[in-house]
Amino acid sequence: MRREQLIEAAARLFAERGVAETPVSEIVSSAGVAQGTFYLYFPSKTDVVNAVVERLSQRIVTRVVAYAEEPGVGAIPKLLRIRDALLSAVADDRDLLAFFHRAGNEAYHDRVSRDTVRGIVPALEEVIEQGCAEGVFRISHSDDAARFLAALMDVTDPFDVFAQPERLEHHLEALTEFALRGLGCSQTTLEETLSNHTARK
Amino acid sequence: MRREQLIEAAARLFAERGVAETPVSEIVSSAGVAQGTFYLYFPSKTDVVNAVVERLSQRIVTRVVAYAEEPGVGAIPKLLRIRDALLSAVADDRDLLAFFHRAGNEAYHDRVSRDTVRGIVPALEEVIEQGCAEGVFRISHSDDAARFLAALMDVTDPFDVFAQPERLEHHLEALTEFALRGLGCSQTTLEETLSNHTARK
Amino acid sequence: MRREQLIEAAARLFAERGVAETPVSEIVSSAGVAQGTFYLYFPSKTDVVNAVVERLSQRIVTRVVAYAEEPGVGAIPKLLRIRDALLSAVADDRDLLAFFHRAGNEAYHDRVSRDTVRGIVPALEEVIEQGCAEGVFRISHSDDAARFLAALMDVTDPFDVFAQPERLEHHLEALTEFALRGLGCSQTTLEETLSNHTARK
Amino acid sequence: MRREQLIEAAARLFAERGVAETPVSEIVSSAGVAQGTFYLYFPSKTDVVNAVVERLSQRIVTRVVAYAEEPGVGAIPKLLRIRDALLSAVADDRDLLAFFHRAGNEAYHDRVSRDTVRGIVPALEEVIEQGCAEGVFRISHSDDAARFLAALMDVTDPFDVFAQPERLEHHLEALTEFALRGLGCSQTTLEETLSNHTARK
DNA sequence: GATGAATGAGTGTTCATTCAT
DNA sequence: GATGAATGAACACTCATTCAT
Repeated sequence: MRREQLIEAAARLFAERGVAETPVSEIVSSAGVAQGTFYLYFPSKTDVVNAVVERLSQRIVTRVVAYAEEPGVGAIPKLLRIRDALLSAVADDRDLLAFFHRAGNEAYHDRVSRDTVRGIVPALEEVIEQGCAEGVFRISHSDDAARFLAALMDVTDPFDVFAQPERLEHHLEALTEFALRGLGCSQTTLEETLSNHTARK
Repeated sequence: MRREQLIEAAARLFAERGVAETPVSEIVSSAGVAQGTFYLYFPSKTDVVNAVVERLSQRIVTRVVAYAEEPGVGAIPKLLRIRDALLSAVADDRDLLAFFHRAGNEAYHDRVSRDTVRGIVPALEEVIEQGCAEGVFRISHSDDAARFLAALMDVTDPFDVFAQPERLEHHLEALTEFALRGLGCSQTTLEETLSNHTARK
Repeated sequence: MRREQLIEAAARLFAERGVAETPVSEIVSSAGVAQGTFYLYFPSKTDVVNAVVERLSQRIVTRVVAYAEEPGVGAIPKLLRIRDALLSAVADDRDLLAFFHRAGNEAYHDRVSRDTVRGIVPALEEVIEQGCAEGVFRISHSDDAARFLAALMDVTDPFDVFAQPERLEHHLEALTEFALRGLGCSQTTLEETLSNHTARK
Repeated sequence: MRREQLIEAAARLFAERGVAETPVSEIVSSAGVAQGTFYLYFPSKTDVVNAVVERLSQRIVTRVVAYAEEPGVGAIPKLLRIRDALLSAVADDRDLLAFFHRAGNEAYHDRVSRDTVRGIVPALEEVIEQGCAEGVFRISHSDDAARFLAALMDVTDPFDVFAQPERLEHHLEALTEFALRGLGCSQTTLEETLSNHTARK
């Protein structure tokens, strides 16, 4: 519980001030515990940083995996949901965004990105294989393809798009088209998917 | 010239030890100048870091742009060259790789990545438009597509692949296929391209 | 207590070497504490300097005020005692003298002087008013007169006189005469005062 | 001439920024000469500081001495003129005032004050002796008295009074009365002087 | 005389970490 | 477990001074 308080406080301060600019002393005073108490729960400052970073990427990974494993859903709808899940994961929690964009935090931005990608790739791989089985995708190496999808949907990139909401729609459509084509979707399936998607909106 | 010495020394040390772990005192002693001399050429430590980072991404961007603007070359061969250029840019300079992978340098990894992407995207956009004109690509929004290509070829990602050379060939082929499909290449063109590529090797 | 140790050490070193010439590192090693401990008690070096300076002037002010408020003593004897108090305050503590005269410490010499004058003036004002009530002084504006007295007895000036003890007696008599005349003392009272004073010696 | 330029520039910068806060580099760039040139005219930074300080006090001393030596003027009018000269010396040159009041410059404030007092005392002594000869003053030790006058008119003190112009008049009158009484002026002479002074205004 | 690039010793301050209570 | 006073190594940066040209 103390541990949680400390992670919580650290996450907030890292978002506000940046990691290097947040001394342990600030974390403990913000968490309402003594300086020494910190070292009862974390061997070093680095370890809270890791804990915060892991918590962030796990939140995202968890959602994506849940969608990917949902039974009775086609591969293409799954991918669309995953895509939206990644976007909303960010939209949910604006502090996280602030954290990423804060100068000097690129280190952690990058680390979250990396961890997230690693967590997501296996889930994506399964969805692609499902799609191949369904006959909607035609692709030989699902492991590479999963990496490509992850790269395209990179959690950290959409941020820039979020800043220009008028481009978002446009970007999404192009992304979907590019990715499905890449996965070997037939033109028919592609058009169908896009029209459904547009209709849904 | 002194400036160059300092950047050179800084780049080397940053690659070896990491940025935060490299005191200015080490940079100057490594460059063989006095402490004060450093501040004759850089207002602060941050500024050498920037200089090093810029130098790295500019090296890469320069090559890519050169290929993209080469006259009398088809869009697809151009993209293949650009792809290879990005890979070789890294292969050239193994210290750079070390620099990126060193823990704590993710910040700069990310910054180089960002700068590089920004530099490359316009060049890619032109190549894609060229391909559309040639009739080999069928895509509506070349600006988004350029971003997608950049994401797929992200300079920083191949590194992991480099570490497993046996997977490199495989990865390259899958990447090429995925990307060209995404750009709307016909199956015929695609197969032709891949067989050429394999043959060339 | 640690705080006291540090002030004590600082005062000694400032007196010996001067303020600018005394690094924090010397203060702490002289006080037998670690470098960081210093910043537990003082936000910056400037703050110890202030603490030292305040301590010096407060010591002096305290004595003077005590004499000024002593009940049952006439205004003239009070002034004479205050005069002597100022002199002995200095005589007590020869380090202080060294501190003032050390080149580069004029800044603090001046500050002590200023603080002391500010602390003493209100006390002198009351004594002057008492003297007017007693009929020994004839003066309209006791506030200005208090300032004049303070200027005449300026704590920092007697030092030069101390250096020449043979002139001290002489200087004191002249000062007393000048000041009492300035306050509007009658010739009779003046002579009486001076003869008493001389007799007492 | 170069020397003058440097002193001039230093004086200006010391007034604006303070002595410790003005690096030699600023002085030379402000004077339009190279860094090395400075050391052609001054052995060290300390020496410009001294040059500036001396120039300031000499300006004041020169005026006072001129008045004190003017033939055919009575001792009392001379003192009144000197008093006014000290005040106007300050009023002339508001930068000087800024210099004195700038925090951290107390050191030099004090030094100017000391130098000035030393320069003025002999002149005052002569005027006092002249007054004794004229029969308007009755005082045994003109050397001590001269110091007292200098202390009362201390160049640096009037500043506070300048800040409150409504008190200036009042302060001047009280000062004059106190000083002349101290010098042993008869009540008649005193009243006459004060009424003249007031009339003159 | 003049230059200004180069020097490098010196210092205030921060902060992760320890440990006696 | 919890505390928080104490630690002390580490570091970026300044600036008076020198000297080859």
